Amino acid sequence: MKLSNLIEEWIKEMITQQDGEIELKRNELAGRFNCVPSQINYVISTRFSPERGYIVESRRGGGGYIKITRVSPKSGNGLMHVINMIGSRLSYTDARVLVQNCYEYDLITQKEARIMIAALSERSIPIKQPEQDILRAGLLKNMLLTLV
Amino acid sequence: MKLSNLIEEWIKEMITQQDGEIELKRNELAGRFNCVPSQINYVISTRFSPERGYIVESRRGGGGYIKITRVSPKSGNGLMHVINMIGSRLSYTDARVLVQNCYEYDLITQKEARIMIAALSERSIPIKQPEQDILRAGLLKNMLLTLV
DNA sequence: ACAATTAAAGGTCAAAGAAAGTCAAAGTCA
DNA sequence: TGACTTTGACTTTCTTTGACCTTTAATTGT
Repeated sequence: MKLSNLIEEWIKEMITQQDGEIELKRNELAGRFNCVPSQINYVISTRFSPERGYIVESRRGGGGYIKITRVSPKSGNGLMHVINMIGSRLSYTDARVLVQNCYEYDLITQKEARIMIAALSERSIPIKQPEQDILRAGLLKNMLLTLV
Repeated sequence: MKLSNLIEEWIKEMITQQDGEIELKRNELAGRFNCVPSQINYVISTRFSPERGYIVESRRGGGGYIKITRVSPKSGNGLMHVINMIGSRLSYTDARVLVQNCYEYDLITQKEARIMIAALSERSIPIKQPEQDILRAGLLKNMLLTLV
């Protein structure tokens, strides 16, 4: 029922313990959580995407593996970099992750993050798709631009 | 009978007991009160609105939830007063004045003001009237609420 | 040695399941 | 009558599962 969350937390915990990266065996991990192997792919694609600050590499065949690395953004103008990676549409889930990462990397304060997340929430933008995601993308770009 | 009032009271009681927030399952709560699930949405939208000092977040799908956070015990802070002055519609001109005043009365920082004004601008909300002013009103309430 | 085969990974995708959201019609009550 | 409430059919989003696919290391036959 919240199995994906458990797997996500476990992986993040391991990444933290292991200095930013983990190499895992898909089948073994699936066995540990009693789920089908493809659930691991689901967790990885929804929780460890590049937008969330992770790089994933893998290899098939005998001795195959999945390696997940947490990557920190280039210092320089980080905010401009974030703005540039926002496309023409942005889901609330992705938006929240982007803002959260800006806070974690000290590009914005916690209160600023909270304001932006509130503005980007589905309750603040109660319109149909795809207009909602389009408006959200513009909203975040405009807000971040004021801080550059 | 007033079932909605019973549900409202129950939720508020739980929020008080649980230090200002509650995470609930819509279907389970509907079951507890023998009503249809959508009645929970009705109670939330009529009783736990931003004007009343609540932030509501939710997630659909397996493991979904509704989280309600009480942000002000009573209308305290000054910001809550501003939130309550905002009606159901808000022009960009009026919004800017309100935010500016919040800054001048030291309720928010200059950067926070700039972020909010960026979000409220017509460029950020490129939709027709009266939807634009309605969305803007909700947007500002939600943003200010995070600072109460 | 080396090419061919086999076995051991991981990948994809779509269907089924699990929650919550929306909206408007129908009911209630002052 | 008009505002508030109750219901339920339909929608959207997120998760779980499984059948089938692709890649690569290891093994085997000559």
